[in-house]
Amino acid sequence: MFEIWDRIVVNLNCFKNRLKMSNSLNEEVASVDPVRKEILTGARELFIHFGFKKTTMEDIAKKIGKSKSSLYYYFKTKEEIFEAMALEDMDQQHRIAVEIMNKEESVQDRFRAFVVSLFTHLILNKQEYSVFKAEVMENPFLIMNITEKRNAYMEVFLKELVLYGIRRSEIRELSHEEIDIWAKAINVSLKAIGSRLFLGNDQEKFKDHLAFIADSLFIGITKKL
Amino acid sequence: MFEIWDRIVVNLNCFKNRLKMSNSLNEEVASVDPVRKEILTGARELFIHFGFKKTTMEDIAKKIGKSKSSLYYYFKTKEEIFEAMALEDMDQQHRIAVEIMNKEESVQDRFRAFVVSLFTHLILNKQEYSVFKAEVMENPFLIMNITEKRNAYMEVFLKELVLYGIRRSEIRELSHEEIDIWAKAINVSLKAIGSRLFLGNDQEKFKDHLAFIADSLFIGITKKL
DNA sequence: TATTCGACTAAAACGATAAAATGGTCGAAA
DNA sequence: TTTCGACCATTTTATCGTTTTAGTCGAATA
Repeated sequence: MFEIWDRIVVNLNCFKNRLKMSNSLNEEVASVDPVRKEILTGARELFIHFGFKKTTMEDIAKKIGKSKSSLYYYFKTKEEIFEAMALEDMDQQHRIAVEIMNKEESVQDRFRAFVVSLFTHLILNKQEYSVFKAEVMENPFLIMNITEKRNAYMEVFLKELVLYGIRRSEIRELSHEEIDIWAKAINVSLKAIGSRLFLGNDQEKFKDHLAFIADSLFIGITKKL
Repeated sequence: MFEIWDRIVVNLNCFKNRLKMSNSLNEEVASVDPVRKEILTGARELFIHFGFKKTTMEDIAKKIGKSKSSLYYYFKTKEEIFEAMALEDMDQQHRIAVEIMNKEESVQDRFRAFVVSLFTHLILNKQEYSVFKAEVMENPFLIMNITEKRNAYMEVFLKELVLYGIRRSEIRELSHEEIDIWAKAINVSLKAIGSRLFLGNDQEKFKDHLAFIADSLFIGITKKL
């Protein structure tokens, strides 16, 4: 049921991506083939509505008025379609967050802006992401790939932010190992906070506290002397 | 499959517990009925070895040389046995952590000591907790109850720690709402860090960085002026 | 009164089997 | 280069009869 070894190839592949990653989760997103885009948007709607399993290739094909076989001209597998769609979403989400963030000067403001933008998007599109949550349960390795890429991207992003802060001497000197572990810890923390606190039932209350969470993760809660 | 509404009663019950909670996850732990303890230790071994589902009431009964019906004199359901066992474990784990923590003076040292103790225990007993991880997948509502109680306890604990720090003026003045949200955020963050970073495959590397993680969550990574 | 047990039940789990649905391939056609 | 219908192999679903197992109950024990 949990064939973890099947994923090794995938992870290696993902590691390669990690090296060349810059400001986009994957290069494929850049491709602008109209049919490809059509497939993706059609599939997205179905996936959000019915989930991964209940959405058949026939459904997707019918949705865009093409034959099932045509899909296989653009994508190797059904999983690839799902993955491409998910990455497209994340990519856009991150691009917006980075754009907003870059308007700020200090690291603290940048970090706050980034987190707030990310979570606001998450809260607004809450119901759309519910399909992911369900998918995680039923089909763990489907998401694993996407998660790996997202983690790799986020860690690189956070590390660069820290380096930026150190250059501006707003962040104290940290070893590479410390920066690495901080990025990892903050990444998983943000993810957990997002899914446990903001996708819960009382997200309205929390929306106002977004900035506070971002700040307290970054500057702590101790007294500044 | 996911009967969330069945859990409302449980959650309400849990909310009641939240009020009277002090330094123990549940009162029942205090009970020292020898047979009850015997059942729990017998069940623990079986649960760890075979998981919740594959361990039958017959097995547990045979293990302690009693009849199956006798178990029902002490516990209402099989789930209750599992829950009691899990809470007993957590209780002990927390008690140790608090004990170690109380040797420290400053909040920062206390927080660090608590986190380090908790995670060290987690790393050492890693394989025993793997049964929980598997159970979460197959039987989500079984763990939900335990998780709720643990969350409630942890949040209260963290809030008290913050108040202690404010009294000692080592933590800046925070509103009750801020303290509340900080406790929630740190709780889920710690849990995520624990399961994603320390239960992963490269926990050896991370063990040394425990203190750094605890500190950076608490005092941040910005420069102190 | 507090505790244990054997006999019992209702519901869920399991196994086997056949039928239907679905992911993916291939060669031809446009 | 792109699309498609026909086709295959595998997985999923449905059914049903059997077995296992969580939980109950009244009697017995101490």
